[in-house]
Amino acid sequence: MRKLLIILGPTAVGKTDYSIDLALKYGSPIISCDSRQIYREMSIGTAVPSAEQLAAVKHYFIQDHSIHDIYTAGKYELEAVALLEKLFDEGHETLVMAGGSGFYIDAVCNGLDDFPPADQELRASLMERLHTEGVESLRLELKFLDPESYETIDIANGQRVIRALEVCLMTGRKFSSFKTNPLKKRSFEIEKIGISRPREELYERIDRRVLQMVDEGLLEEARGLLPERELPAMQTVGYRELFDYFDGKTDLDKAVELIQRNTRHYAKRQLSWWGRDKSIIWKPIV
RNA sequence: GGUGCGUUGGCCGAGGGGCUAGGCACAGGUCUGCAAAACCUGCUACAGUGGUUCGAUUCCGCUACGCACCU
Repeated sequence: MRKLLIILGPTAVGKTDYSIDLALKYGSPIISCDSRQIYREMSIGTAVPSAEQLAAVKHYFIQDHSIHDIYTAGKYELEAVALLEKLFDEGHETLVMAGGSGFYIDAVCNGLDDFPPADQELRASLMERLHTEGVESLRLELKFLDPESYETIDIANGQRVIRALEVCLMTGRKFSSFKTNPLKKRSFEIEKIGISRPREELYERIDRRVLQMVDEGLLEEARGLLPERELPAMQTVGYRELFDYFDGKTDLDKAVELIQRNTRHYAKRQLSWWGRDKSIIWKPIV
């Protein structure tokens, strides 16, 4: 009976400790599902597990990709599912996955439709147009190429418009025609456990953790990544605020406050993402 | 004690006799290959009290508080 146990929850709830205990109990490695801890160039700001924690349990998808290679939920689905199959085949009955990237988790659980991956050149040129011409122009083109998508996607969201448009342009097919809501069959059973805490407590932990990151040297880490600030992977809470500080746009106290606030916002969005997933079993943590 | 100025929602902040500024926070939400991203929605306040007026947060008086100056 192959079973995938997914430990999820907002940032800073305490997933790492919880999942390590669970992994040890089942003799499972931990398959991380975190869109930022996957990058080797960041560690303090992404709250990667400590050396001891990594030594205690084998972790996958922790700092094994580079910010220079664009990573996506689609790639994660491919890599993670392949890894899971392999580990199950090797004899694991229960595997533990843990992370906070809802989109990535869903990609593993339900699968994405077979859209073509983004073509970076096309993506870049569309981004350029978004900045010069504005969304309206792209919207109109989408309305012409794929009226269905125009009606259903979030037209105010430039990123969404670009994605739909790029698929149309790349394939000559409508973006909407790819959508079949796959719910791919996986060879294993899935159980999702959500770790929860009272909002107030969660926010306190977040604020405290940010201060701790600064003590641990977040500034130096961010300064070293300043040249890479334009990379998609560097659009990460904890770094962009510091980049502004290095630019002299804010003072340090303000930057730290913003990191705390933006992390709280992030946590709230995570909660909102999982709010509609009725299959999650929520467990309050103490 | 006197004179002048000010008092706007959790915070910042514009305005001004009838037409709910805006921003931030906060709350809720969207999400099919950038997702720690991007985007959407909600939040009707003008210190208190009399008066003028058809109608006052906006005008006038008084009270309270704050600031400045004078004695």
